[in-house]
Amino acid sequence: MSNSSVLGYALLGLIQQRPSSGYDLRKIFAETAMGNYSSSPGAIYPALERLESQGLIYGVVKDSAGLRRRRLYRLTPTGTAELRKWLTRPIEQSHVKRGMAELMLRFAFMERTLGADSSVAFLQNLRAVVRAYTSGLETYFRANAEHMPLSGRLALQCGIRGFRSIYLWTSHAIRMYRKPPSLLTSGPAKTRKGGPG
Amino acid sequence: MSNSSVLGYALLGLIQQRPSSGYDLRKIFAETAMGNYSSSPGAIYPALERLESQGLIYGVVKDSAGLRRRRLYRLTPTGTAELRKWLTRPIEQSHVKRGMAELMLRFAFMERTLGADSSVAFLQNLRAVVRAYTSGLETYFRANAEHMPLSGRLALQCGIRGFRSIYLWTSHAIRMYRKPPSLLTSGPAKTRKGGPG
DNA sequence: TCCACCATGTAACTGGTTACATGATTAC
DNA sequence: GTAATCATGTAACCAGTTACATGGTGGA
Repeated sequence: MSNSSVLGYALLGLIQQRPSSGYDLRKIFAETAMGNYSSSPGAIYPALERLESQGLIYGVVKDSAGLRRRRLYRLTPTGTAELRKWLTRPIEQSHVKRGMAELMLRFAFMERTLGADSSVAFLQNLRAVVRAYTSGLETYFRANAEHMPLSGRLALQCGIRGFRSIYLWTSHAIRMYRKPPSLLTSGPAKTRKGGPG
Repeated sequence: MSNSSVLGYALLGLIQQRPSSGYDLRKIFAETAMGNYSSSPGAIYPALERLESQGLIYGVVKDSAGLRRRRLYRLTPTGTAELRKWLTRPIEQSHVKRGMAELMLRFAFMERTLGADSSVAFLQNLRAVVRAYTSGLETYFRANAEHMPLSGRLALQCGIRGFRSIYLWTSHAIRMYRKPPSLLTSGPAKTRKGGPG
């Protein structure tokens, strides 16, 4: 039952959005902004088999339209529950440190599954954890910068800036949930007022 | 000879900076800002064995000071060459998309191994690729935003902002190489002027 | 006929994770 | 003596990569 592979959850979330075949899912990874995930058949099909063997999804072969049979997957109740469990996991600093992509994935699926209020709560939680983590990095930077080579210092700064950017984004995202969004503005990285740390 | 594991290159780079034992390297991953890499013995020691069997490093057992013998690793000429080969690889969009951490690692090791001029060239190259990639994402966003749920839009925006932040950082870093740095300022994410896209 | 595309699979390999094992030294 | 820390390893497991296999359909 305890799943653990990020790809597995990505598949779970996508299948929940709409019943899909392996091919559909591969296309999503290959053609949309979710392209940071695998898309290779050697990853997708075994992952789907695992999910099915765990009882989280079930596939029905459709022989529709004379094409080769495609196996359409849907979530089982267990699968839905597992997805929710994943989405509601508490956010830890280690996730921010090494698994930001997974947190984003959770956020992307959250609205649909748990509703907008949960998304806002998640964002607020994330903002706090990111802020704490960033300020830890800044402390580390202040303590160690003078002993580091320029390149090391700059690389660390890049990381810090990245997290500050995420911090700002969480605020932006929360605002967007509060009032209906004006579409098509991704918003520049503004001067931060009262950012993390 | 063709290595490919990022951890392997991280080890190569660190060993080049100073001869190290597995334990030393684990400590670096566990205690410094390089903590995004593994640090578990089950990752480090086998990786070191692989590097040694490929002739990229060699280990000498030091029985110094009565402690348990520690195996100090150094780069072989082949290892140095391999490191340089990795550092001078051309930057591709796919690296920016899925392997930003590896690019940062390359940058962090570059100054020491290839000199500051190479670092600046790398940054300029990176800046161009990041800009192109970001502007692709922005185009995708403009084309698809209206068909995406708010959460999807926001997640994508987060990515775009992240890359804009990296873009700004490359400019900052180039400036830092041009004139001696004023230490201890990691610099806020400023309003961008003429950013990517 | 042959190619491109739809669609699913499989097998070998690689490398990281977790967890455990071992043993030496230092400090109390 | 015993706990903490230094230091290296090992084994089972798991998931992803690459590359190949298969086979149906529609169009040139």
